[in-house]
Amino acid sequence: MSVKGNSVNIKDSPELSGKVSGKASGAYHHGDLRATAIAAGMTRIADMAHPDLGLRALARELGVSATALYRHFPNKDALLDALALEALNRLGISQSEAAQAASDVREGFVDVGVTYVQWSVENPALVRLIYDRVGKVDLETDDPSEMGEAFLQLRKGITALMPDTMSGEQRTVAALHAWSLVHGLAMLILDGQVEYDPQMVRKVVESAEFGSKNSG
Amino acid sequence: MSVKGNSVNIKDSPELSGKVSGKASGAYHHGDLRATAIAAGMTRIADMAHPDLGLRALARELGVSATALYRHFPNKDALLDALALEALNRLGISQSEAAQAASDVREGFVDVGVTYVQWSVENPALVRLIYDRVGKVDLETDDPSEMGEAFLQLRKGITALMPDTMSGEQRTVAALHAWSLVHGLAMLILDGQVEYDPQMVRKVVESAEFGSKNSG
DNA sequence: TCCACATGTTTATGCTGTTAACATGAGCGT
DNA sequence: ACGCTCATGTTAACAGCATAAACATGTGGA
Repeated sequence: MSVKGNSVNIKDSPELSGKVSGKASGAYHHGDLRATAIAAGMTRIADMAHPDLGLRALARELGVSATALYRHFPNKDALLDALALEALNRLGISQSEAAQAASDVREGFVDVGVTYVQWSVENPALVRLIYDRVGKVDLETDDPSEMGEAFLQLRKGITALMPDTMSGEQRTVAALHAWSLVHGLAMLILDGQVEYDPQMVRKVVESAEFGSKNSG
Repeated sequence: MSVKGNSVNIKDSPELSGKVSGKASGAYHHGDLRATAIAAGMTRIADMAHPDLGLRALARELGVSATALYRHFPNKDALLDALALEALNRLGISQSEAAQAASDVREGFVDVGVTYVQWSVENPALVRLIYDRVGKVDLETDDPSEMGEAFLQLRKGITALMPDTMSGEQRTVAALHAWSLVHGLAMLILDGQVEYDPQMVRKVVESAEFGSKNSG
């Protein structure tokens, strides 16, 4: 059901149905702190404009000492990476849903683009988290493979939407144009420079014409 | 020479020619700590990928106690706002230079767009700082007028580049498209998702055709 | 049953922004 | 030229942060 096998599956973990705070009645061990921490971190960050997660605050919410998290994540960055990966998977799901729902290729492109912006507006901190983190992974000790693959899929999805009448370079340029357009639009909205107007967003995305101008 | 009167004019402040660290020979008072702090903060941030400025580190570099900065800025955010404003002015200068250097209108649009991306790549932390800060200013006690005006000028500059054969809404859509395109492209490069290739950047910007398709 | 190891806790360190109380000296009015 | 005032600097202290080290617990396998 998940895009890859990466999505954090809460239902797989025991004693975690609904309640997030507090461990199971007086148990010394928590059960599945890693998954719980990620889940709580996601809901915590999801309501923010900018991702700002404190280990102590999170641990407090989970009814656990701050240092307990270090048994599951080497440091704060690793936790944020896990959250970013989960966020990226959610974005990917949203994207592929939009792609499948559309019939026409041209319409599909517009819908996917609009969905990208919409999802970003609805999950501002998650988008920021994704792009904040993905750039830092490469050279560190972290394993970039998961994040990298998820991103690769996003890119391939975009490129696949380009009309196949194009040459290789044309497709590259068009895909980059499309991605930049929706990403930039989303960012400008998140940063408060452009007010979110769904109709306007659609018009802007539609104004990108990649060789298929005669289809509208 | 500055876009508005907002640019921090270092030369106006006394005893500050070249050297940044250390106050004037044993003087208890610094001279012009505010301007020095902004200047040092700019050069300090300019070399970073993400803006990360510590008050204590900055104060140390200036040979001054950390709390001294509180005589000139109510808090850290206010200092960052001042830096963001300075950064925005520099971007504005770069933009208007590019606009004036171009002859053709169409060529001017492309050049300005390419310059936007190039400046962003050369000053990653400053772009981030600008867009991080500008969204937070509105509702706070800070005075949004300066930053707002500088941004208004950026927007007007973009809109002015659109062909005047367009209707009002067409112009709005086209301007938003243009801004989103270059902003998104710049951000994707900064976040490491797209490698910086000046020729590719130009091609992508050129692939935006706003009614003037017959000029290429 | 018992031991080992994963997973929790408490304690401590050095960083951060920020406040409060105190010190200094430049500049103005007399 | 004297002295007051105020802007601008200082040090000390606090709360919160990420993180490391040492210790405690209880679960699962031999």
